Amino acid sequence: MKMLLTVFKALADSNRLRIIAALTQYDELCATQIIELLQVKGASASRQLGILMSAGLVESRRDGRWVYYSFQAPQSDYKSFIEWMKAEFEKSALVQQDIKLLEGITKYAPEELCRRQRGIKCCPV
Amino acid sequence: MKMLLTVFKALADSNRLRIIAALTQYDELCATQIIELLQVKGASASRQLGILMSAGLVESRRDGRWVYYSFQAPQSDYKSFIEWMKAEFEKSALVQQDIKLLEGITKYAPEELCRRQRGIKCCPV
DNA sequence: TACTTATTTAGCTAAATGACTAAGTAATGT
DNA sequence: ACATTACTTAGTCATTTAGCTAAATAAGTA
Repeated sequence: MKMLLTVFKALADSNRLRIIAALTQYDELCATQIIELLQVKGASASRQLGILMSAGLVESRRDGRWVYYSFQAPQSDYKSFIEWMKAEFEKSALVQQDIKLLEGITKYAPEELCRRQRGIKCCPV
Repeated sequence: MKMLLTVFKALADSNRLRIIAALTQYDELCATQIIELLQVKGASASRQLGILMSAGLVESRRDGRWVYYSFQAPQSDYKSFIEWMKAEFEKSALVQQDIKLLEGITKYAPEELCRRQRGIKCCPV
């Protein structure tokens, strides 16, 4: 039940739940896209992603400097819980709203999102 | 998703998770039995039970001064989540240990448990 | 090699949380 | 009517948590 508690604690935060919901809709998202969705600073998103990784709900892969996150079931017998949760996300207006935001976000190059996040306006001329 | 978050927050505490696990094993338990199981003061147990009730996971009925708590699914479409969680409780050594404790606790009259909790030794002669 | 960039970690602050004690409420017993 | 009892709520304290900024780390670029 230790893992159960860890998983519930990981999901007991609105930003982490949004991350999980988003990651169930895409094969993977990079850190910058998640930062853009949540509208928090990079360090905060990194912290939350770390918690989700510790809980086994998220895994990451590195491609150079870029980190891509994807959803995973922490254990094979969590699959029915995961299916149920996905069904709940389908029904949620807030999650659908986030999905619309992500549709826009994923249209931009991650480099562009990073520049916006660092407060650099437009492409340098 | 607001309810989802509320339910996860309610379950994201070891004592509340133990309460839920216990209540899936009995039709109902009274406050005193839950206090005895958790080994916390009555006010703390009451607080935690209040959180679980707000999340819709627990309901209560009064019989005079005695309050009995029982488990419920917060919503009909939470049933598969509930079934999965019960299956996880079955597998958990900590939950099985709590069930053994409860077997002992439920052998006592609730009045007796209350006296013990108030620090009164044995039956008054 | 030095600089830039994407991400992570450390430390701080404010807010939230869980346990306690004390006080309060409502039901029961005398 | 008063005292007792089973619980609930308020307030306090210690701990935990979530966001921030600043610093650190590692990868890529010039």
